[in-house]
Amino acid sequence: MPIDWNVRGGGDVVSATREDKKTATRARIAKAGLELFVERGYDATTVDEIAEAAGIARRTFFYYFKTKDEVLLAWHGAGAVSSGLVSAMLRQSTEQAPFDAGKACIIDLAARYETEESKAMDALMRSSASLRARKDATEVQLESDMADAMVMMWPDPARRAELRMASMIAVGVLRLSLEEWRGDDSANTLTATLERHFSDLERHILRT
Amino acid sequence: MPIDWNVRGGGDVVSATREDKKTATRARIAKAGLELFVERGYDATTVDEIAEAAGIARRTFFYYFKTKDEVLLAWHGAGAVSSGLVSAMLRQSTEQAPFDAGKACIIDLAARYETEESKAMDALMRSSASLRARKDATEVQLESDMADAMVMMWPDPARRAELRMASMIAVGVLRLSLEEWRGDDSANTLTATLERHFSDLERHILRT
DNA sequence: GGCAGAATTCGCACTGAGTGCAACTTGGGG
DNA sequence: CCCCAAGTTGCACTCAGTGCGAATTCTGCC
Repeated sequence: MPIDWNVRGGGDVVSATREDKKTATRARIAKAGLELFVERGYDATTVDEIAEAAGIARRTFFYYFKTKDEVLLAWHGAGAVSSGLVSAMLRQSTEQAPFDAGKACIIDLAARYETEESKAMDALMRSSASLRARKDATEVQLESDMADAMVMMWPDPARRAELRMASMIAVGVLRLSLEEWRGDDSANTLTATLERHFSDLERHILRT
Repeated sequence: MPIDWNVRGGGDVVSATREDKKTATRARIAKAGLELFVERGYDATTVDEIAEAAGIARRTFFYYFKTKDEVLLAWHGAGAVSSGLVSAMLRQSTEQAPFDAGKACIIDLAARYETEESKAMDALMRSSASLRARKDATEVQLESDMADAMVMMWPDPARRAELRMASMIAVGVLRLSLEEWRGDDSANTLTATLERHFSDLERHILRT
């Protein structure tokens, strides 16, 4: 999502109000949508209802969101996580193995998932088949974002495949850990679950 | 997809014609749909057109397929691959590490992907966002199918996490290899690409 | 052969997502 | 204050998918 700053000749931002208002409206729609989804389920909520709750016309909804499921995905999902991932990766040392850097980033990012909201969103995602597919796709996206971030750190073309593999495994462990953690009533933290799975991995598969 | 044999009291199958006809109709619809998809694209093909090409009423289409994208997925995708996976897994020795068994199964299965049809289907899948999401989801499904098959081989509950991890990595390598192979004009076989990626993995990540 | 009951097919009407278009409103710059 | 562009809206339309009930086509059985 390219940022389109409203920059003009002089050097100072002429008018941010317009952008601000748009952002606020988008947020209002998202909030209304999410509340309705949680309250009555994704499928049972119509775009008309979201629009009404947000105080806009049905047509305007589609001006802000291309599709209904984008409301869910836009929440603070892929976008925020991926950008957080890139900055976390850039903070890593190139001395270590790419996989270890990926592991560190994943653990760094875990906090973003460790919220009640995140659990609620996840439950929502599981309620509809098309939604579940979209969710899986965002995880695949995260994987390729991590690979891209790694390429910035280790630009050697000969290592591309290694980087893809490392990010695949790191994100895979995140996926497994999230699944287990979410289905687990106990008070285990996600970070602890991650650590355990990473060390399992190292013990049984990596055979270091 | 549970097989529903029409078995009655006596012991012999009374009537297979009904089932046969249904199967044939389903195949006819799928064929018509696939041809239209290839010819003019997924989004540009309507259910009405598929129904007409298959010589049935629109409503009947939905009696055979729950959704339009199911025509694509039903082709010979997840179902056949997953069942092939299970039998390939059962042929493995429990003496080896689960990951090695997974690797062997993946290589065993590679032939199923190594067809022109498979490439065409893949191109179709990439043509629409919702379709791509569905495709990613089938790969996630394959991963959990492999994990389930592994559980049959190594039932020890203490090893569950290891099995999940092993199947995640094995399927991940398949995913990477498919991607590279499909985007590659040269005559490299999928099997060769797989072998190379598995050995890369062992060299750089597994550190054996 | 003919009949009762089922499985299958179909038409129809409906809901809801998403789009194209044209008109209308609003807000900021000159 | 006027102009222009951005933002907003209503309307009409296409298409996927569903519920329901009627019509048609088997299948087993007498």
